[in-house]
Amino acid sequence: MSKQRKLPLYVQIKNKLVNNIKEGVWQPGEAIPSESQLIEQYNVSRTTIRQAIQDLVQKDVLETRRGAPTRVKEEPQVDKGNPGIIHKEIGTNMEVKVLRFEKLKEHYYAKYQLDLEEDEEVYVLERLRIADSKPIAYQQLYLPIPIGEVVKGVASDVFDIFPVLGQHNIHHSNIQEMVSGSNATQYVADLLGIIPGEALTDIERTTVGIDDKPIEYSRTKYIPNAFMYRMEIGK
Amino acid sequence: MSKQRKLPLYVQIKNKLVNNIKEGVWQPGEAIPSESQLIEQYNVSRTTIRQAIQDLVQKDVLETRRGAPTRVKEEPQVDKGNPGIIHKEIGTNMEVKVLRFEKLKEHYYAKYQLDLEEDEEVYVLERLRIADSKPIAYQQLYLPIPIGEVVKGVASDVFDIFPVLGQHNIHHSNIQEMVSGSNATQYVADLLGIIPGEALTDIERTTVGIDDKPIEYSRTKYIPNAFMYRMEIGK
DNA sequence: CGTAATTTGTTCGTATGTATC
DNA sequence: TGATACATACGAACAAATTAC
Repeated sequence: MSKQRKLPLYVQIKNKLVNNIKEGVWQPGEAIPSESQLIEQYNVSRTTIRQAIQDLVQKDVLETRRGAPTRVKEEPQVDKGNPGIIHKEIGTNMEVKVLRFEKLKEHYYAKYQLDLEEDEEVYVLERLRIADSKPIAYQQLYLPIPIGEVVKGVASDVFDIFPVLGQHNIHHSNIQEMVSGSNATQYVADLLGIIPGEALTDIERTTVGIDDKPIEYSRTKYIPNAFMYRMEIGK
Repeated sequence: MSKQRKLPLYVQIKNKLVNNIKEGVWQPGEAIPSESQLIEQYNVSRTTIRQAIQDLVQKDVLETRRGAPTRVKEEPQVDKGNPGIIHKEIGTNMEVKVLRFEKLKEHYYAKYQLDLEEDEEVYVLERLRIADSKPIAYQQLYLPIPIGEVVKGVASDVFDIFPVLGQHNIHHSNIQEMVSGSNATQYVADLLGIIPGEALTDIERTTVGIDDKPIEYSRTKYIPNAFMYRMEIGK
């Protein structure tokens, strides 16, 4: 919290605005205070207020119109349907099995992906994703501590953590996925009930919140025909 | 020209910057003049210059780094209509080698994908995609006869057939891609110089023209780390 | 309907901080 | 280490669009 002192003023303001929206102080479609009011309220210059607002306009959180009050966007990009990208696991009865869930001190790459400091800890959650009693994927999730605490209680119950995070007012603004492939190691092959060396499809994902803070970095190894990754460009 | 009088100064500057990039005055990766130089050159305030630059950074045309000169982004927004899907082969010297190019009478699935009649023929084009003298992918392209005729002459020269089709006024309106994975067969392993059984990333693609007629159905098997499939949702 | 007040947009100037070269 | 370049932050004035009376 006190770490925020280091953050630029406009970022601090931005966070305060986002919080007000998250907490429902300003509802979607509603007007937020005018620039002059915010200047008084936070005792900063107009430049600073404007930069904070512009950043949020850019992210589709706010909406400005010359002469008219600035408003919170309707349907602020929360779970805005991915237009044309389908990433679907094939099956009817989906379960998950938690293999591991603990705090980690050492994991340079995950910390790098999550934009954390050297001395910060991360939660690591390893799960087996199961469709119709057959394992289809091995998943490693790395979560910042506060996010991990939210996920903690439900890790073995929910197949998808995002709705749960949404209930706690943690919304994502950006997801980046990278697709690759690998051969199953002995360890993973055993877990998935396949032969070591069989092809897996790897998906590496980084999710960022509307406050620009990372929510999750994950790596998932799928049995290729147990899921579908389809996307549509254009039209 | 005189029409620009009405546009805000920063938009005019922005247009000038974009023109310089388009005309190749500043190449991708190259530094553009510093803010102070631009201030002198265009005789405007720093605010104005910065707003123009910030807008272009936002659009991924420029790249700024505190302390370092502002640069033109490598690969600036190549496909405008492409909202965050990057499908890129990694390498500098790209070649292709044609393994097979002929008309086929029998190929039910390809004809189905291309929406052709039973008695129609298809062209099949099999190629090895090579980056820096190393094979990175095995590709099978199925083309309707008229499209195939266009591709015929250039199959061994062009890495990407779409620009060629564009020159013949064949434009696509829609691309659908499906990602999967498989293990290399003996045949493909030999072609790619890998060991049979190694993991490959498969991409199945269907392209539809602006006249709604199918242009191409293809299957490509990539060596996973020789290419990159990244997508971004939201923002 | 028109006018005044309000609100955001544009543009200038200046000063200081901080990362890069 | 010093010079350079971008980032942050303050203040001020006018323009343009909207809103309220």
